[in-house]
Amino acid sequence: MAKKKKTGSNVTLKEVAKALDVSTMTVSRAINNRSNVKTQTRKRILKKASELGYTPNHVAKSLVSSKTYTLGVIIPKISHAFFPEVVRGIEEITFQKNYQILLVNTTEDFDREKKAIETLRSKRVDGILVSSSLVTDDYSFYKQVIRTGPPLVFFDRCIEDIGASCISVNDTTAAKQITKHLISHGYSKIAHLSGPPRVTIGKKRLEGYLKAMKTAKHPVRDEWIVESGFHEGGGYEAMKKLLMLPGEIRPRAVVSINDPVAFGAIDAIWEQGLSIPHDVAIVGFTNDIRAGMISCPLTTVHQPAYEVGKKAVNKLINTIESDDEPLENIEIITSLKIRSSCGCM
Amino acid sequence: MAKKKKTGSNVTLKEVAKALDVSTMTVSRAINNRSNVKTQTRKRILKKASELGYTPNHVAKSLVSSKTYTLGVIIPKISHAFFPEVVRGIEEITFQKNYQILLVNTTEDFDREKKAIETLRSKRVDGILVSSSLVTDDYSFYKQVIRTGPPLVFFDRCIEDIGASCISVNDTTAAKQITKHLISHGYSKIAHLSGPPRVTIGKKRLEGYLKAMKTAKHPVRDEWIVESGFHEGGGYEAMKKLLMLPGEIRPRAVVSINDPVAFGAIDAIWEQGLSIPHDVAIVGFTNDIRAGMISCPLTTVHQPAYEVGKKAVNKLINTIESDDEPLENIEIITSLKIRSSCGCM
DNA sequence: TTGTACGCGTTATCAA
DNA sequence: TTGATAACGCGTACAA
Repeated sequence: MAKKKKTGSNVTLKEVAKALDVSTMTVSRAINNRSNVKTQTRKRILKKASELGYTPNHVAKSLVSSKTYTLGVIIPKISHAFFPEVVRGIEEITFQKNYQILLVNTTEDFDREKKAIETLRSKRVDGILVSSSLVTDDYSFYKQVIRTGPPLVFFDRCIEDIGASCISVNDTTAAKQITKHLISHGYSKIAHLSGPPRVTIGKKRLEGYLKAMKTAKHPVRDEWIVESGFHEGGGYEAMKKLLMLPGEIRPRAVVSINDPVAFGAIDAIWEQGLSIPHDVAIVGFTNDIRAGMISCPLTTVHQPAYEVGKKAVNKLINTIESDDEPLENIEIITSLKIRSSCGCM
Repeated sequence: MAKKKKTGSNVTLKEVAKALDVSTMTVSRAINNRSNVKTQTRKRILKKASELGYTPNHVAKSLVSSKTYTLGVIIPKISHAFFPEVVRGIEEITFQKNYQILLVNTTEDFDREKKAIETLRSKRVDGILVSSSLVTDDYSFYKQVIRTGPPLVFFDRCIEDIGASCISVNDTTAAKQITKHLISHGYSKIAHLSGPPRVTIGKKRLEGYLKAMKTAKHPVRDEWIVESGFHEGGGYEAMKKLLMLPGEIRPRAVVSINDPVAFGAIDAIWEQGLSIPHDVAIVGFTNDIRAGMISCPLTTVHQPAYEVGKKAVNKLINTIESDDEPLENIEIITSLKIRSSCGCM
């Protein structure tokens, strides 16, 4: 346990009151701009308060009002470029509306996520935004939280239809579109580096890929769907597996669950001395800051992360401040970013 | 003003106590694992508490203890890749030590920074980490905060010697080294895209550049030092100015204040149809995630952002939890990352 | 081992 | 227009 130490003891209403020989209530009223204070006294009070260096104690305020003006924000991996952009969007709105955010980075660890939610509840945040790291389909924890906890809104990695709103992008459609884009340029042996199968975005992007293949009547081999997780390392390993397939069934193009995975895969491809898109074409999903800068610029799906953040936090704040804010699954529309990694330019 | 709404009214100690017909103190003791509770009663209490869904109210706890286990973290620009890494480092430690962080993104706006500090004080955070956006040399605000507020530690963009610790990297030395690296490969007409002159890191990196030039006895022209700020746009504009210089005084190499500025500058160079490093060599500072990936990989200074975050928050927590933690300016050692943009490989 | 009284800093409420 | 009192949920200090 940590040692305790009093921080430079702060001035209270009572002290200001005593210094002026008025009641604390009068000081409170003056400082909070209530109407029922004589202009004269208000002036005296404000002057003295600033002299003494009074700062309102929000902890005490929150205890009385049950309102902390604080939101919890839970993200799986802050080093994935998508998330800082989401946070920027969230911040932009919370700044306007005078909320603050408690940020938690769970490093893709669901236990840490659970612990964080408990802590946020104890801190009595007014609401919680979550991009979940849950990879099983046991939703009991969140069902419980949603029933008994503060308002909660999912974003990006959602758990749908258990009583919370969800802000995501049109994953299925976008994955279908980008796969179709490859198909329309002549590819048929197309593989998919997929996320964890139980996670919404993993499921949806896989579904989009499959739909596009089906529509084109291109058969899909089981070996072409390789689980890669969400990060560079997983992409690298998964791609190596694909490259070990014998020539006749080796894919000529790859649809990656996201850009980091694509970057890992690209490393694996280059390591084998192969070239992109000549030997293998590849596309991503995110439009990571790096996507346009690599020597073979990556074709990808642009995910408007900043917008996702703004929409999610707006939804949350509306839910907090109004009784009848409806539950919604909002899909933000993405756009294709065609570059050269798909060999389509 | 926001409407008020009670969140799913939380269970209190008192309610648990009433349900069991014991005093709230006994419940408090049981839940906080104090020794002086009969094992029997403790069991009953814990059981009932979990049945009722009791969650400790940290707001009330904080009011009593004057301890929030919350730290404020103020950063200028979350979309600059350096900062998410710092935040990751901070998070890693706060997770271990059971603190939470209130994150504020000031978007390089000092007024927003000031407002944030006031809010954090009102929320009674136990301490504050700041990378400041202050670009003048009027330090009165921070002098006041350091005198009257909670413990404060600067990182990266520090204000030194006004009574707070500072965690940064060896900016001067690193800038000198990377400039020297260019010099040792035959460059003498070397320009500098500089940050705001009043900001520590701007000053120090400029100083390092100048030192290296002086040691090599290479004259430095005024036109070669162009203020660029910290971001892509500024780098682009500043580089255009350099490229407009007449042939004989146009620089052959550029030392950039950081990587984002270098990327902006690179765009400007390419736009003129020039090649890197053949026509102009360029080096950065940060080792941004993009640095190694662009088609002409960027030579730069690797700044261990994750370490900066860890060191800074450790310093802060030590200051909070102990009376005699000394003030320190800690410089974390960087390393040169030689790639091809300097034409030295 | 358990309980009572009080205070942390603030505001709502009612009285003056 | 101002003041006194109680309450928010918890823990310290003391008493039983």
